[in-house]
Amino acid sequence: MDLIQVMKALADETRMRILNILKDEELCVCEIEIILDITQSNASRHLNRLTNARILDNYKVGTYVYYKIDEKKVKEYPFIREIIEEHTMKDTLYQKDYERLKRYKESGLSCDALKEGKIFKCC
Amino acid sequence: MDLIQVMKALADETRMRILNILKDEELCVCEIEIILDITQSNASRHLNRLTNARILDNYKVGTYVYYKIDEKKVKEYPFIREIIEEHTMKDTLYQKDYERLKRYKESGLSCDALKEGKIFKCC
DNA sequence: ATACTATATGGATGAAAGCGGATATAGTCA
DNA sequence: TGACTATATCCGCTTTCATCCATATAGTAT
Repeated sequence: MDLIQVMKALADETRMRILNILKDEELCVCEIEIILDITQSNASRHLNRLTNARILDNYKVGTYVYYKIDEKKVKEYPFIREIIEEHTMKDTLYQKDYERLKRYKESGLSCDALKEGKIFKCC
Repeated sequence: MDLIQVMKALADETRMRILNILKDEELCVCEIEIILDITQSNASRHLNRLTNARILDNYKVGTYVYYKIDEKKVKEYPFIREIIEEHTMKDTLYQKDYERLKRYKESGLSCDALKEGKIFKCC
């Protein structure tokens, strides 16, 4: 039984922030770091936990690792998506993260460009 | 925002066991102890946590405190009931707890009678 | 091969959580 | 009032977890 594990994985603010920006995008670790303004090791660890709970899935493109929501799990436990949506709707923290994500996406910049400080005051 | 708190409250096996046997009954603390075979302080603590998250509600009858699921919260977050049902359906631990609950209820015994060891090998 | 970089992981630390046993509190009943 | 009991809370212990810094790993590109 892994439902408790799934619940534990969801019961953390940083991980909910990650799921919030992954809810309709696939992002690599360095993008997640920058958008959420968290350290690299912290991002990696939380992503690992969500992956262990099979809430996230990932694939490699060169050295980049892209994370995405595992639709199989969401289909098995539909409440996962419901919970993510709840957060998005009601809390300004998650709304702000989402806006940053959208600004990043609209800028057309890649992860590489961000490293050079092309936009985003935060980096 | 209290959704993280709700999630944390749900992300524990003992608390899920409690919610499982409370899903269509109202029970006092000593009944919960006996049915789940956990210590009194442990039961009280977990019930307190679920109450703080507003997942449970309670009322006193004499010295007994009866706990019940807070329907207002469940209405606000429908996934709560969905999660409880998931457990019931799929895991034998929760099924066994539920059977013990039903045997207890069918016995017609009260909390007081149990104290005298009237049934339930466990006590 | 070497330098470089994205990601993962080890080590350390402090905070939170779960637990049992003991004690406090509050209500009941004689 | 005093004995009794259901529940809550305190203490101490152990485990888990979030986090940071530093380092390892693996893939890229020169």
